[in-house]
Amino acid sequence: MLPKANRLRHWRDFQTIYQQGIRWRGDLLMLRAWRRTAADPVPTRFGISVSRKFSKHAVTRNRIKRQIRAALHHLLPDIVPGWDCIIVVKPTDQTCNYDRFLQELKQLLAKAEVLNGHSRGNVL
RNA sequence: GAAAGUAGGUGAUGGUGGUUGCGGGUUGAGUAUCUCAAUCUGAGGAAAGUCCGGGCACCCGAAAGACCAGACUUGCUGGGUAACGCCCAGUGCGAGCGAUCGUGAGGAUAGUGCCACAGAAACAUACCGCCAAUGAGUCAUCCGUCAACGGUCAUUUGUCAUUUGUGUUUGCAGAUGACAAGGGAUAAAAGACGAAGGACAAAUUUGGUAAGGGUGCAAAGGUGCGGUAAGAGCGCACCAGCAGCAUCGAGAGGUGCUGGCUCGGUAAACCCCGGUCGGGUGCAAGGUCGAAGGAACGACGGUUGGUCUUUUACCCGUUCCGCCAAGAGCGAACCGCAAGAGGCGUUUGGUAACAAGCGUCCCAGAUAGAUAACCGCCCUCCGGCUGCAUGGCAGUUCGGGGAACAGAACCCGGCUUACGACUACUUUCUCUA
RNA sequence: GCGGGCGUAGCCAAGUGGUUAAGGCAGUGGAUUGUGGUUCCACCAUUCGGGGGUUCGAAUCCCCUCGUUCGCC
Repeated sequence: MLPKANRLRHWRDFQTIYQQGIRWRGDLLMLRAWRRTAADPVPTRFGISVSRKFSKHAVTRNRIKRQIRAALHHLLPDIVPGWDCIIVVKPTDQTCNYDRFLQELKQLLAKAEVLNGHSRGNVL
């Protein structure tokens, strides 16, 4: 689980990100990122959205969320502060493992230049 | 060994260790609406579906009682429970070879409705049929009267023949026989008439039947024997149903005897009866942060689904004192919020459900919603390979996996549904000894 | 959390206890035509989402369940 400072917690934040954020698409996930205008060193916050269409069972949805959270936690030291991100899980395949999520998250966050220490060219 | 059945607990994601990390409680510290450290703790038997019953909270003014409206898949009996549509024990009925299982199990004589098609008729009738009477008519029988032809019998008359007596013969008298005629009698006599009872019987009408036919899920208790004009519980035996009595049982009911002989199904159709409940909304209840009303006096009236009764409160009017710059939104910020019809152990009572006593324990509290990720060793399963030499067992620097159903959201008690592995007992069948 | 509706052929659907479950579109086959379209004819539900019950009889009534959809706070 992420620390509380790195979590998006309110419905308003989700609305603003959905309306104003930049979209990046991957195979399994979709990223919406929005850079907050104030340049204060607030840590980057993440929200995860798994639709009921993905699976009707709460168990599978929660498992996906946990694995994404674990991957994010692994990437957390390299994240640039000052962003708000939502990770939307596409309703594709329910049998996903940790490594694929980690790889996909790395690519998406690097594209959006949220990851530190990598430019776009380095990754691609 | 196979196939079934019942009961029981169980399921933290195999065990253990490490690194990174999350929610909560407590304690301590600090730069104090946050952070850090230590320590403890952190999903289920169904947390699910939301099908019932409650607790709790607020609103419709409140509380109590009676009756009514109303609601209820409430509906065998007895018990358990805070309560229940739940559980336990039993009764009846049904299913199964059996162990066992299922059971919405009041009333069809309170009333209404429905029972398609078929069938005469679907709830009180009679189509075909059977029987009795009626009966055009047919048949034979018996009785009485009459009686043709023919027969028989007796008799009368005549003729002829034979014979006897008398006698010369004829003749006369008698007997016998044959033939003819007459009337008479007779009957197993054609037939006619009359009367009687009998058999058959068309049509019609009247009555008795519900055995048989056919229809259908269902047709007036079933089967058999007797009985009857034909039939029928009309009688009898057994079975089924109803009622009464006796007896056993706390009761539902069981058993036995007797009796009259009998009443279609459907209430998961309306309904009737008994029983229970008594309004609504649901923790997004509701409260705090965060606004304010209080006191005195007063006649009539009004306020709960309806009526009535009792107590009380409020509404209303007047006076006095007091509050508010404006505004009533955002926020799961805080409380509600976790010690409970609690768990575990044990004793006693009870067939059991369960209850009581004693001891002991504190056991999740999130709110975009906490249990995860990676790694080491051990155990175990599957597959591959090797060996024994063959349904298996053993080994492995091999590969893959550690299950299924499934995630607390105010809390309990049930029900239902989904699902893994296991243990014990029981039944039936087969094989071996 | 509370409450309602709907599942019938590939699609839209009628049917509210009584034969063999209307109809339209689509599809298949045939006829008409030189060919195609139009038109006409025929076929197409092993039975009404699944299971159980009541009934002589169930798509229909009752119970459980699965799916789907809507509303309120």
